[in-house]
Amino acid sequence: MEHENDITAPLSRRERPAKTPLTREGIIDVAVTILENEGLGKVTMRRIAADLDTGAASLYVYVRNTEDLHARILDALLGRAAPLPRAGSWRERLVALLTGYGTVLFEHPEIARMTMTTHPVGPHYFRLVESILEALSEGGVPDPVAAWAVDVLLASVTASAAEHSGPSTTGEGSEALAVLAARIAITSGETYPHIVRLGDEMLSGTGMERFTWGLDVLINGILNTPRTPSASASS
Amino acid sequence: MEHENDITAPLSRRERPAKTPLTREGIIDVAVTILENEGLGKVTMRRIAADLDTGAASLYVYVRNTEDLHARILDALLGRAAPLPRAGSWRERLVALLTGYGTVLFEHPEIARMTMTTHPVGPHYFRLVESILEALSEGGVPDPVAAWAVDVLLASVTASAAEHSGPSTTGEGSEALAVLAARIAITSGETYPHIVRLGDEMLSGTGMERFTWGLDVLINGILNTPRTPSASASS
DNA sequence: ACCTGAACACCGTTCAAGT
DNA sequence: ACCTGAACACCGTTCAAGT
Repeated sequence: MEHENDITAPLSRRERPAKTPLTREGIIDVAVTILENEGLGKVTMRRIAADLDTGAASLYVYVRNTEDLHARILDALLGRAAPLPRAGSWRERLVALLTGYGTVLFEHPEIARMTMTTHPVGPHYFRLVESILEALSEGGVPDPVAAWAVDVLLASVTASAAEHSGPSTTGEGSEALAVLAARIAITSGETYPHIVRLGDEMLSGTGMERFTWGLDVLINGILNTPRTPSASASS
Repeated sequence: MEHENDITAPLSRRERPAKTPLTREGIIDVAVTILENEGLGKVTMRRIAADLDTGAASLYVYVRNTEDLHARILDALLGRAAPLPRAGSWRERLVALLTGYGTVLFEHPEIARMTMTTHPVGPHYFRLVESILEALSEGGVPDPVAAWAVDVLLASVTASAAEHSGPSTTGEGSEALAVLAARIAITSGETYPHIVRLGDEMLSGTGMERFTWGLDVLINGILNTPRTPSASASS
């Protein structure tokens, strides 16, 4: 029984298997684990290095800098997502595609926030874009419109997920708005009549209901908004 | 002449006018100045304090923490923006309102990024919301739709501005996409046929053209998407 | 009440030196 | 080529002590 369960004894090679040789994949893996357990704030070079039993400097062989690291995490998360839908009408498929993407980002709001600025790259993201274009094309959306629509759709989903971020617990954002609305109502019922009147309505609905409605707005808008080559000159 | 121009002598009350008494307004002012000259990255407690000839700890009397500080900066920026439009049709006014808001955020993409998560508060933001609701109401948009639409519109503008952020120079984002598209074309012309075919189209247009089109999509969508009270139960 | 210096617990990144 | 320790130049926040 010597020190078989002796926690204080230094870890032998047997117990900690040879200290994995440090690959980019391994680094990203550790990063994703930390992200899922402790949030993006803890995903630092130093912390990842510590989990890998090395110094932060060692990571710079595999990732250029922190931004690069984050972009790669995003790619990895997309890879872990559900497979893309193949059944249903083009519109059902489109909604499913965007909802699936949204689900990943809603589960990792900090990543969503990041995605606002760091463009995703990698095969999984491109397959998603490809599928969206395919659905739009099947829906009879003209190529020029579809080309711009992908961006609008994906950005909207990302923004939606990013909004539900923040360091606080679930309903904090809405609560802040509610408190605020109340304060406004007290301060000046006359200055902001519309806000006072629609205050409750503005806070109504679940996240999912609003998300779905937003998608409908976008798709309906896309179906009703031609892209004039550049019609800003004439009246 | 004693030490009238003696740089090494400690600054007297006359030369540095009494060291402004440290108000919240003064703090935010310095923060905005640093933001405009050196970017959000330099807007740190320590740096602001240094510009104010004090220690970082002193700021905590006036701002709760860094997030609070940032939210107040945003409010200040909104206050510096152009006055809200009062002329034109409801739709023209709506577009003008959103374009004006967008302009502020496009000039400060880092703030836009921040706005994705930190909800703006303050009189200027509310006046904007109020005006949007007013325009939508005049446009015959039903109250429940208008209430949700404000959010979608503002979030979309914010997201649009945030996208053009990033630490790099102007066209970096698109360039990355282009490089990427090229890589895809080489790697697998067969796996992503739609992307390859629409690659150029996806990168076409100026930021303003895309922004305006996006607004049209949204408004058209809003005009064509009713809000069923909660119709997800029935088929 | 407001202000301050010093301390605590962190960061990213670089570099010379090792293997 | 890969890895490392140490160093550089920073952070936010707290706290006891001053005024």
